[in-house]
Amino acid sequence: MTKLQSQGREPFEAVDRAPEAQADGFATVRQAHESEIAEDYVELIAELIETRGEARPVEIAERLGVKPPTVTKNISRLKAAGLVRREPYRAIFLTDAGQDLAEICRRRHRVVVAFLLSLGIDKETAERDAEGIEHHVSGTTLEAFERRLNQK
Amino acid sequence: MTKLQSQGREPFEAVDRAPEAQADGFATVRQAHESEIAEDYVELIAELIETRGEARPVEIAERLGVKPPTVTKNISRLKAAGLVRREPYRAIFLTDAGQDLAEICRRRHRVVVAFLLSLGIDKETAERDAEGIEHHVSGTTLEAFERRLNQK
DNA sequence: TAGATAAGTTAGCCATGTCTAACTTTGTAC
DNA sequence: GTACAAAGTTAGACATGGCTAACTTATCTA
Ligand SMILES: [Mn+2]
Ligand SMILES: [Mn+2]
Ligand SMILES: [Mn+2]
Ligand SMILES: [Mn+2]
Repeated sequence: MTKLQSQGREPFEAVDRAPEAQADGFATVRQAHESEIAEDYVELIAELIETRGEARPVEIAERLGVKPPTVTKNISRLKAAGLVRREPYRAIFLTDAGQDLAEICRRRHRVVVAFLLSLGIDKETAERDAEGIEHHVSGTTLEAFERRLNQK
Repeated sequence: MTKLQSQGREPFEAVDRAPEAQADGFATVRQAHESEIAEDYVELIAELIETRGEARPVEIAERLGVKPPTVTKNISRLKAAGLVRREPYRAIFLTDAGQDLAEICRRRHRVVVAFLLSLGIDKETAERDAEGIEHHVSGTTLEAFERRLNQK
C-alpha cells in the first residue's frame, strides 16, 4: 500500500534513467545558460541594426529590461569573445562570427515561435515562452518542429 | 538592394514587438532561471525518496553532475526557502511546500517529455531538452501540449 | 569497539550578471 | 562656440552557483 500507490491513473510515466545520462542532461542545461546572454545580445543587435540602422546600448538596455551599465559590461564580454566590434561611446557592430551566430539564433527563435503559434498559443505567450525555450532546443528537436510546421 | 533583400524565401516572419513587451519576456526568463535550481532539486529529491527510500547529498550530486559542496550550499538555500527539512549529516526531506512544488514540477516535466516524444524525438534528446525547456513553459503552453497529447 | 572508509560540511576562491552612484563623453541647441 | 541633456562608462556592491582543499561526522567491518 505504500510502495506502488497508483490509485489514480498515471497519465505519463516517469522515465527511469542512468545517473550519468541525467547528469549529462543537467550539464547541457548549464552550458546552454552560459551561451544564452551572447545569443540574446547578438540576436537583438542584428535586429536593431536591421530595423533602426544601428545598435545603441540604451536601446539594448530598454529591450532587455536591464540598466545601461549591465549592457556595457556584457558587450565587453561579447567583444572579448570576438562576437562584436566597437569603440567606446560608439554604436555596436557584429563581427562575422557574431553575424553567423545571430543568423542561427534568429532563425531558431522564429521557428520556435511559429511552432508555438501553430499549437494555438497566443502571440504574447508564444514570444515570452520562446525567449527561454529557444536556448534549450537541440538540432533534433528544432527539426521536429520544422517538420510539423511544413507538413501542416 | 540593401534594405529589403528578400532574395530567398522568408519561411517565418519576425514579429515586431513593443520594447516593453520584449523586456517583459526577458524578465520572465530571468525569473524562471532564479527558480530553476529549487525546482530541479525538489523534483530530484522527491524521485530519490520514492525510488531509493531517501535523498542523500552524494546521490543528488551524482545525478546533477555537480560536486557535494555545491549540493550542501544549495540545500541550505532550499531550507532557508522553506522547501526542505533536515539536520546536518542526515537525509533530506521535503516540507509540505516542497512536496507541492515537486508535484507540479514532476508533472510538468513528464508532460514536456511526453510531448517531445510524440513529435518523434528520441528518448535521450527528449529528456535532455525537457530538462531546460520545462522551466520556460507557461501554463498556457503546458495546456496546449496536453491538449495535443490527449487528442492524438 | 577501534580503525578505516565514505559521506558531508566548511572555508575560501572564481565567474557571471545584476544593480546604484558618480563620472565622462557626445551631440545639440542656441 | 558654449552649455546642457542624453548617452555611455567606471567603480564598487551583492547574490548565485560552480569549484578545490581541508576538516568533521557517520557508518561499516574486522
Ligand atoms: Mn532568448
Ligand atoms: Mn533556461
Ligand atoms: Mn530542469
Ligand atoms: Mn526536470
